[in-house]
Amino acid sequence: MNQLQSLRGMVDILPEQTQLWQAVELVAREQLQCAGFKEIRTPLLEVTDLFSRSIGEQTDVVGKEMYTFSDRGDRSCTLRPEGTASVVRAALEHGLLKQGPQRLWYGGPMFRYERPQAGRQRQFHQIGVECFGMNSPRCDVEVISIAWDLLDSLGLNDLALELNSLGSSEDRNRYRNKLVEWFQDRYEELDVDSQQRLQNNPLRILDSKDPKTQSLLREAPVLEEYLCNESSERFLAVQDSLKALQIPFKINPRLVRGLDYYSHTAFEITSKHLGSQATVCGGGRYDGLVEQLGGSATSGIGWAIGMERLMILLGDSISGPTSPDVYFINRGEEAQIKALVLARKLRAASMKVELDGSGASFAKQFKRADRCGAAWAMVLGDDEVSTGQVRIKKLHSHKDSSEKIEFLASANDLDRLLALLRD
RNA sequence: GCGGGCGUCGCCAAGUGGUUAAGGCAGCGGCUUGUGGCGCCGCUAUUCGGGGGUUCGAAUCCCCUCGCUCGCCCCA
Repeated sequence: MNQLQSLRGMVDILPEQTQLWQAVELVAREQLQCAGFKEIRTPLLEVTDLFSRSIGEQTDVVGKEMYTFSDRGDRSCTLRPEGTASVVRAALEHGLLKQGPQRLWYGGPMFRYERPQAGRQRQFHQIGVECFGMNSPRCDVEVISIAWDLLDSLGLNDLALELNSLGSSEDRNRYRNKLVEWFQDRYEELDVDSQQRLQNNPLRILDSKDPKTQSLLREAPVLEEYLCNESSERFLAVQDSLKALQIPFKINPRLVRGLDYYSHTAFEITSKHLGSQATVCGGGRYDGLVEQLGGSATSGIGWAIGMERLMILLGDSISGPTSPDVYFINRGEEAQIKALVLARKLRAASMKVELDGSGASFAKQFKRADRCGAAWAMVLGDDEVSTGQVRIKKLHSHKDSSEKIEFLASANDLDRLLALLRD
């Protein structure tokens, strides 16, 4: 292929699509604002260490999916594979966490070197939130409800909320030891991937899809039974609050999530219309992360929505590009300049005006006016220049009779013109 | 990273070894340089993702490569 093309897994978002993106972004921004969130923007590029230390050396993301390279100063840099680590870093770096609880949101591209497929790209977009210093299980539920309501208000039904508790890090350590011990006796029965995971990241065995491993898991120790009292009370409190908000959920004891920093509440919002990439939104609590990155112990919770997956679900439910209010037909030396001036005035009054720049025949320009779906055609030619008029004509009226409306286009009449066009 | 399917114009496609690669939509030009929508006419792929091979002859068969897609892994 001689033609230059985008890198694998890097996708252009074309004008036809950006309309939908903007609409979604607008709704998200409004809702997050209503919930007291403030936007934070962090660099796309960070020191590699940030991700390996927060996400975990043994995770797939860090192990094989990062875009990592050395810059000219020989620093190891990585294109962010997710948002949380950067937000924590920025919050620490600028002392945000010393100023009380923080509700932050972010959006933008993330990068993971994976094999692309439906709902998965190498550059993809997330919109996410991170809260700091909010401890109560009710905060978990508030945060979940914000994601749930956002998706709901975009018209998505048919979603499922899956919930689990990973307990405190002590709980998890105890459980991990038990699990490793239990599986070591049954090592030969495990699938190859899970044998590998037994070394690196034993909890990951829980969401193995291998049938044999799955049936083994039915008898294996269950994480829930290793939660200390405090942890399981917390888990129950989360469930109670969800019920109070009447948000339906399903407990999934095998929901582990691939990033090491999660603790206690972990959740995913999934759709069955997404093939094997079912998760539209994933998140959870990460109480140890801030400390792990050098801050003082601060609780954290957040989620991220995958924009591309959201777009798949939205499909073509929202209409395409909007057509202009006015298509401005103009022809002749002086007329074209007058049209330029008038178009600018109309735009200043928030009219969507498409100015024909071709100087082609009136018939031709009318044809374009019609095709672009404009509500009105406005005409300015030599005749209009001499009389100081413009003509407007309602398009798509299906009447053959001429509907030319004539009037003066002096500055004083601009309001009258606008009133007619807005009709 | 591993396995399956696919790749003909901007889009949807016919064609499965034999003279100039259908058709539809969109686009452009004309009939109509002061009036669009309808109609009619014309134009738009020296070439079938790219490269190599087999053959008198390849979009059609073989190999390699790139891309897309689906599944696995994992995640948003």
